[in-house]
Formats: sequence, C-alpha cells, structure tokens
Amino acid sequence: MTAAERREREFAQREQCFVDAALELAADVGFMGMSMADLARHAEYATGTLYKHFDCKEDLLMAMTAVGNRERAKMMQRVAAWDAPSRQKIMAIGYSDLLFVANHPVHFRLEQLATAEDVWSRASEARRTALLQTGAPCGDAVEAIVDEAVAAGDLTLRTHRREDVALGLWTMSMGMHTLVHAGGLLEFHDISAPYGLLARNYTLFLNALDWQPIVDPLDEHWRVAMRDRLHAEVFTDYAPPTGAPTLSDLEAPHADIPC
Amino acid sequence: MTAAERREREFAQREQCFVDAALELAADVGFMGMSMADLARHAEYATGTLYKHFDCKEDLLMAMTAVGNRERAKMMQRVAAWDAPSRQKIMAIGYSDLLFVANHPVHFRLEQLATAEDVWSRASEARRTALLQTGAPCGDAVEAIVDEAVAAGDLTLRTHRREDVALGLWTMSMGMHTLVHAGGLLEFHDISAPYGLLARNYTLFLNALDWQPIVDPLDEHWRVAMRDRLHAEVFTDYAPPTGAPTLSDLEAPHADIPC
DNA sequence: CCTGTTTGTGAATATTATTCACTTTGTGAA
DNA sequence: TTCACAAAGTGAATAATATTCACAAACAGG
Repeated sequence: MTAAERREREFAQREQCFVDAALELAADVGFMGMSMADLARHAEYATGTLYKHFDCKEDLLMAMTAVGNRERAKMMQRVAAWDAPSRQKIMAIGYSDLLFVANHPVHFRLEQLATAEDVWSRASEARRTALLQTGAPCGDAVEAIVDEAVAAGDLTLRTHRREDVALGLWTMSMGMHTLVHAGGLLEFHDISAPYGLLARNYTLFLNALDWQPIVDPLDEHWRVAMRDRLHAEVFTDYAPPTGAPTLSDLEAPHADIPC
Repeated sequence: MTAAERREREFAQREQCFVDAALELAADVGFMGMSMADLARHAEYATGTLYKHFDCKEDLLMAMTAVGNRERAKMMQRVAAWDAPSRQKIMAIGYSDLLFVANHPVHFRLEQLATAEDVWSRASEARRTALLQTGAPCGDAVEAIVDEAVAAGDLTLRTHRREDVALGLWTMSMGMHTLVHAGGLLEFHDISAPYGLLARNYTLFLNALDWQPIVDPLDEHWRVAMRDRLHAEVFTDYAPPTGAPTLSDLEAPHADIPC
C-alpha cells in the first residue's frame, strides 16, 4: 500500500501548510481576528478542505499551539544535554523558556487561549491529548536535570518528588508570563523588570531546596555569566537579549540593572 | 437634578442585573457558549438594551470578571485586618486566594479568558482599567502585610521591594491555578495534590526570604492549625475544605496527607 | 397637556463558523 | 486501457450570533 502511504504523507503535509498559514495570519490579526475562510484563502485551499483536517476552529488552535510546544521542547532538550553543573542547567531551563517566549511572541497568546477552559473544552479529545503530549518532553527534560542533580549530590529531595520540583519552577514561569501578558497589569502594579524578578525567585526557590551551590539571589554576575555561556554554547542560533546588562556593565560599581 | 441622579442609579442597578444574569448563565454554558441574545432574554430585557451598557461582549466579560475580583479583594482585606503574626497572615493570603477560587469556580475561567491578550485587546480601555482597579486592593493587602512584617522585624527586605515579594507569591498562585485548570494537564504529568504543593512552595519561598519564623515546609501541623484558626476567626462564613486532613488526622504517625 | 430627551425595543444587518451536495482526482482490478 | 470506486477538494448554502439602527415608549420639566 505504498500509494496510500504517500497520500497520508501528503495529507499530513497539507495539515502543516494550514497550521503554518494560520500561525502567520494569527501573528497579524490574532487567533480571534482570523476567520476560517480567510485562512483557507491564505493557504490557497477551499474552506471545506480546511474542515477535512480540523473539525472546528478550536482543534486548529490546538494544532497551532502544538507547534510552539515542540519548539520549546527542543530548546529544553538542548539544555538538558548541555555539559554544565546541575544548578546552572536548571536555571538555564527557566532562561530557555524566556528565550522561547521572547522569540515566539504569538505562541504564548495561543497557549493561553488554548488552555482557557472555555476554549479547551470545545476542542476534540484527540487534539487535546496530542497537545498535552507535545508538552511532555519539557517536563521530562526538567526532571532529568533534577535526577542528575540528585545523582551528583547537588540536591537531596527529602520527601519532595522530581515532578514537584519541576512544577514549582513551572508555576513561577507560567504565572509570570500570564501577568506580563495581561496588558498594563504590571505597569499598574508598578513592576518594571518582571523577568529579572523571575530569575531572582528561581534562585530563592532553588536555595530553599538547598540545591548546591547556593547562589546569592542578588548576584547578577552569576546570572549574566551563565546567560552568556548559554548563548555561546547552546543557543548560538538565538540572539542574546539587547538592552540587558553585559558582564562589563556589571564591573562598574553600583550599576543599574535593567532586565 | 434629583431625577437624573435616580435614573443614573437605576441604570447602574440594571448593569448589575445584566452582570448577575451573565454570571448565572456562564456558570451553565460558559462565556463562549452564552449568546448576547440569550443573556438579554434571561435578564428580561431586549438585546439593544444590553448594548446600551456594554459596547461588545468582551466589555461584558470585563465587568463579569470585576465582580469576582472585588469578592477576592474583600477576602484579602479581611486577612490583612486579622490579628496574627505576619508569617501566618502572608500564608493566609495564599489560602484565601485558594478558598476564593474553590468557592467561585466560574471566576477563574472568566479571568483567564479576560486576560488572554486576544480577548483583552478587544475590550474598551475604560473597562480594562476598571478591571485592573478591582485587582489593586489585593496587591495592597499583600503589601500591607509585607510592611507589617518589616516593621515587626520578621522580615528584612535587603534590595527587594514590597511589590516584588507580593509578585513572587502571586506568580506561584496564578501559575498553579492556570495549570490546575488546564484540563488533564496535571494528571498527565502525574501531579496529585497541586495546592498542597503550592503551600509548600510558598513556605520555601518565604523561608528563602528569611521571613520569620522559619517554617519546616514538610510540617503539615503548622499549616493545618493555621487553616483551622483562619476558618474560626476570619472565614467563619466559608466552609473548611472537606476531605482535607484535620489536626487529629495528623496526630496519627505517618498519616498520608492528601490536599 | 405639550415637547424634547432619554431609554428601551426587537427586527434587520453583517460576519463567520460549519455543513453538504457535488466535482475532480487518483487508484487498483479487470 | 478502461472502469468503478473511493478519497479529496470545492465553494455556495446554512446557521448562528454579535452588533446596529430606525422607531416606540416613558418621562421630566415647563
């Protein structure tokens, strides 16, 4: 049945086509501003064809969100494979998530919509679990680092579980993204460098778990050095953030540190 | 112009009517499942009248979400006025947020939708800032407790700011709610008692800030005792969670602790 | 009682997700 | 090579449903 296989492959390719076109459109007008007819036209197919792939608009959203998840998973897997002390690696996980969101601004919006119960419940079971599965490697990467830390003697779990540690970090990142993306909310509460604070909170949390080596949450050197090394060794294809402080900025005493 | 004033009052009352009816409807069918015509009928007015109050469905959503925010703010203000050590009060803030979400399951869904950029950007500026303002007292209550802790000598801020501490806790709560409400996600990642973990993470975070007295994150007694006292002294009108462990459960050695 | 203004109405409009009857294309067997 | 069949593709028709608007009712103030 080689012909059937080829067809299936072509079908999958067209699905990719639709998803790519949808991501392009959504970058312009947002998911809600994009109509299914628009999308079909943009992808150069008929509306009906689109519905051969996705039973409803929410299913399409799940597929769009999955693309981003896979990209993020790749980034985290690169961090997990990085040769560095466990404490740097776990911080790098948080940083990679940041880098991902910064480089894929559309994705977080989609993810937020997709996981809103009201939308989530309208998608098909199959699409939902497919989406969940794309997120799993992220959790796995983090948990692998936790295990590594335990094996290296950097961390003792006591009654904590690997998943619990991963979840703690995850909630902080997720919560911060949510608040950052709620337009005007942080300005309203007079918060200026949210992701700098996130890094600090990561550090506080890891210190509280007694994850060695203990790091001073106010030590910007450590963070900036790690970030630079990460860009040099792992994320060579991602530009380091512009405007963020460099190591030499920090040499100057009492330098103001934006994030 | 006493007549005009009365009219204005009546107008505001009807707005409340619409919002209440909308919250009732949304509890059944969700915000997305509710049509403006349905709502108007349910509130016993014409569709056009509804649009005299809200320029679009998103504006209505902002107003619906504001109701919940005001309720949560009231709860947090009660905590802030509670006579207890600062460390218990700050934990109680987290608990009140939990209690609120547990007792108003609809609200979190609405909040999530409302703050999703795609939806947020479709609401009017006026409604958005009105919503932001309803959230402000929550932040104020938390910051008041932080100040109190500093004044009492329980906490030294070093270079942290009050807002930063509040934000750290906020991100953890917000992130956890988000993950809990993403149907099936935590089960998928094999997490069973998310809010128990949240409490633990609060404790770790506060310990890392050196907020006195330091509490053992694994000490369930402390948490359960505080919860019971809180229900007895502050949230007398809210039932304590059923199924959660009581103090006497904890007396038994090696008791399993669900949350 | 009259008049202008505000408020309320629900049918009409516009947009858009979704369906469906039909066409085209490709396939494997005869 | 032909043919019957299945799968894929089509886009106009359908079904909601958010939003508008021309008009009606209620009412304040003179």
